[in-house]
Amino acid sequence: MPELPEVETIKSQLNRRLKGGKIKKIEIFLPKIIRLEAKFFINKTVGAKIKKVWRRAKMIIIDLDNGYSLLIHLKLTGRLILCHRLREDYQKHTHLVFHFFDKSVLIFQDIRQFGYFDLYRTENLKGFFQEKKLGPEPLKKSFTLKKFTELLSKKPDKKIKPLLMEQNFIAGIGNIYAQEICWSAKISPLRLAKTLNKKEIQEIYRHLLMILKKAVKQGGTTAADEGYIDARGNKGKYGSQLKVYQREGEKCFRCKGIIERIVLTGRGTAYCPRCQK
DNA sequence: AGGGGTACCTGCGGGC
DNA sequence: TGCCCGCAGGTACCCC
Repeated sequence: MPELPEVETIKSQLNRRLKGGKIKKIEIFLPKIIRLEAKFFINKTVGAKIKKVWRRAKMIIIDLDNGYSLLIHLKLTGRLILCHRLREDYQKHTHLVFHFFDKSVLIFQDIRQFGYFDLYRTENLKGFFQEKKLGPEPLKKSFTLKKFTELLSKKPDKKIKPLLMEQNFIAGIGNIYAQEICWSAKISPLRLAKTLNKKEIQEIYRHLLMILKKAVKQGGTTAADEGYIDARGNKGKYGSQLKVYQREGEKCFRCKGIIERIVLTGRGTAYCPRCQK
């Protein structure tokens, strides 16, 4: 599901509610979502206290007080849901449940089972992220227009929309927001990076920040046919602001042209050929 | 180097 | 009603 704004929303909720909490018990219903031996995983997590929850790219990291960190990726349909107390019927697709000593419960559900849990030494995480060559966090102050321009100049032959989605170009943007950013900046998703002039780069940069910030503020996006919910079970309110995502065949809100759908690097891409140049 | 295909899964809507 | 197809928020891997 989740791109940066959705993961950021979940992370904040988890941090608020779980910080200081001590893990009492873990139930594992689908072992394959844990990327290491279940025994070891349980051994290193049960009894540990949660220091803080943070985010890098689309990953949620839970630092424990024993030198280990949980790394969680929700992929397309993963959900982390907080409950005040144990519920007997976990519903379908519940693969993992954390129980805390204060009786609160954290449930992991995932329809498509692509999401995963991993465990790292906290001190090794930085190195791990460096190895992955993750791009910058777009909402950090250090992600300047100058930096964005430099990054673009290193990928001259890439199409802008798929490029925005590359986690080692910029971290956190996925298929919804990449389309929305292109529409807002009036840039065709097909444009090669090297063809963008200064003004156009500035527009992409500006809208990229605006859209991500606004989406974070609104708790992310739940589009019409999606199942995204945050850790409190709420839908994201940015869904109502979407301009092109899944609007194929409908009229462009800006120029009344017809929104088209193409496929770029295997991903559906909606855009307005009339006003996105 | 960029991009296509495939794989990992389940569920939903549309067409017949 | 039921079946088949394409599609879905992500990413890793192989191949040309």
